[in-house]
Amino acid sequence: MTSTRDIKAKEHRIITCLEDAGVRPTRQRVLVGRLLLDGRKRHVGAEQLYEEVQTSGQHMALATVYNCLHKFADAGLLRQVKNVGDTVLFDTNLSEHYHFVDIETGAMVDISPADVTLKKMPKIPDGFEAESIELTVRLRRKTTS
Amino acid sequence: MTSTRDIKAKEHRIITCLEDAGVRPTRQRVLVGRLLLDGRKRHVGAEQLYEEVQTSGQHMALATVYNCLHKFADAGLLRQVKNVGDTVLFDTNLSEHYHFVDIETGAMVDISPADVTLKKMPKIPDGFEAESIELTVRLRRKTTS
DNA sequence: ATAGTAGTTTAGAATGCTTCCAAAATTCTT
DNA sequence: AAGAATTTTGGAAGCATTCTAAACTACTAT
Repeated sequence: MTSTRDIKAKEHRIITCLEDAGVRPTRQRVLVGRLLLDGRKRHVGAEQLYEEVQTSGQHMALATVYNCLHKFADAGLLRQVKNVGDTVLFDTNLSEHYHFVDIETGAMVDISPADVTLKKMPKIPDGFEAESIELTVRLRRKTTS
Repeated sequence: MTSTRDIKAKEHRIITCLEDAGVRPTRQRVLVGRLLLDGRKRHVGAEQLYEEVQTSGQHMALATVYNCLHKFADAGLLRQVKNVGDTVLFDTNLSEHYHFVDIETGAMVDISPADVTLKKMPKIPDGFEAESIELTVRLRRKTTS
């Protein structure tokens, strides 16, 4: 049972979180915040989030879902995952980590940085700085022969 | 000066290469082979290859360019680069290596495996095997402040 | 409260890369 | 040279994402 008070409190937390990030807390963004900023670490695409919004009984244009996701990413509340599948995903796990990707299903599992050691790093070309380092291990289901 | 004989010889080499890979050497595929399998290491997209074909004075449907690229990749003559930009690229460098990517332009530069050491590797989940490991370092042009 | 203004949302159209299609053409085999 | 299988082709279709311009909402200053 979640009391009305709890919901209100949770909502307030989300609003504060958005404001702190410099994101105006509109009804739509608070809803997306409730769905994504609950501490659970996961990988979401626009279409999937759109469905979750509908399941929650609310409505929001698909374009708005895209807007929110990008806004959140720009504000540092989400991290856009590049290079996986042909659809854009957003990661609620903001800490440094890498990914396993099932090439069949596209399912992703985080790899803790503790489990990898990039001993030697390549020299960054002059005039550039590293914006991000992505390590992706693509997995194939073993054929049980 | 490239003599007619040289061209013929080169063509023969490509044809053999395709046949060895189990790819039927059609006119179009030989042309793509001449453009991509010349030893140069580079990253090509379908649209770009399509233009190179036109520049070479030949014609080929864009769909055929896509077909060739995928066929070559399946045959192990090219490697599809996942996770960079929103367009599919193919890499003529088949050996193990990683990539720098300029987030502005999308330009890619190879990172030699000698310049990186993955000291500790994450444990592959049960029932899976690693199909590929991609390491991508995204670069931002340094702001000269 | 109220009005003003800047920022958002919206639905649908538009875009752009890639794949699909069914017919015509080409390649290899016999 | 004919037959069977594979490829090529141009255009249509698909799909995720972005664009657009009008309606709306949130904040600010009055």
